[in-house]
Amino acid sequence: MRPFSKDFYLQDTTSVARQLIGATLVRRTAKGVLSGTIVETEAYISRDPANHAFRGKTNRNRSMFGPPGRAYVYSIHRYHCLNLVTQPEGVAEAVLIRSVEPLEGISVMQRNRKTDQLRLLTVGPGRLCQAFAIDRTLDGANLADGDLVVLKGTPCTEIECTTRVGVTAGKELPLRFFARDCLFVSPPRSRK
DNA sequence: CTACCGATTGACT
DNA sequence: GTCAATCGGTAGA
Repeated sequence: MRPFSKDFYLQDTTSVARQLIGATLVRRTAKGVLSGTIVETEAYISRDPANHAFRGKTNRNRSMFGPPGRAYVYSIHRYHCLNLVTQPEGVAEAVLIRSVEPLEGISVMQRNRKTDQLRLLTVGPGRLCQAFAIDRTLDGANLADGDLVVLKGTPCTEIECTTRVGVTAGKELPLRFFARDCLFVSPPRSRK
């Protein structure tokens, strides 16, 4: 499998969010390689009050304004969340990775998360970052090579679309995508 | 400097 | 279903 091209991340952000279902997230750490299949994403677009960049550039969201195909990692409460930056430099849009299905390195993920329950390992944006040891040091990382990589997988054909989870603004926008009938998708598993 | 708050999670009724 | 722990980012004085 190969990483996505820069052009992939220049497509419409909702389209990128949809196409990322089925892709593979790979994290290389000192303890070994961790990987999983992306099964749930959310798009954050320009005219979107839930977007961290809605009110302009700050130190925290700067990588959203940078080139496409990089990571935007932010912290919330005591967790981190991983986004993939889309659109040309200067346009702040991104795709939040909400859940993956574990592939490699499950024992390391279990140690990182302090649980052996498979579903609690990587379901939810904060949990998956903890399992994959993703924090602000990976903010701005190039997703085509390095310690955090996104590879083309087998595109998923059974994709559902709903409103996003947890947002207080822009809650009516249908910008959440997930693999139908997948067990590794966070709670609001259906609805339109 | 202080005050407020969330793209979350885990514990609990 | 409800609720609060917890903390960096942000805005405002």
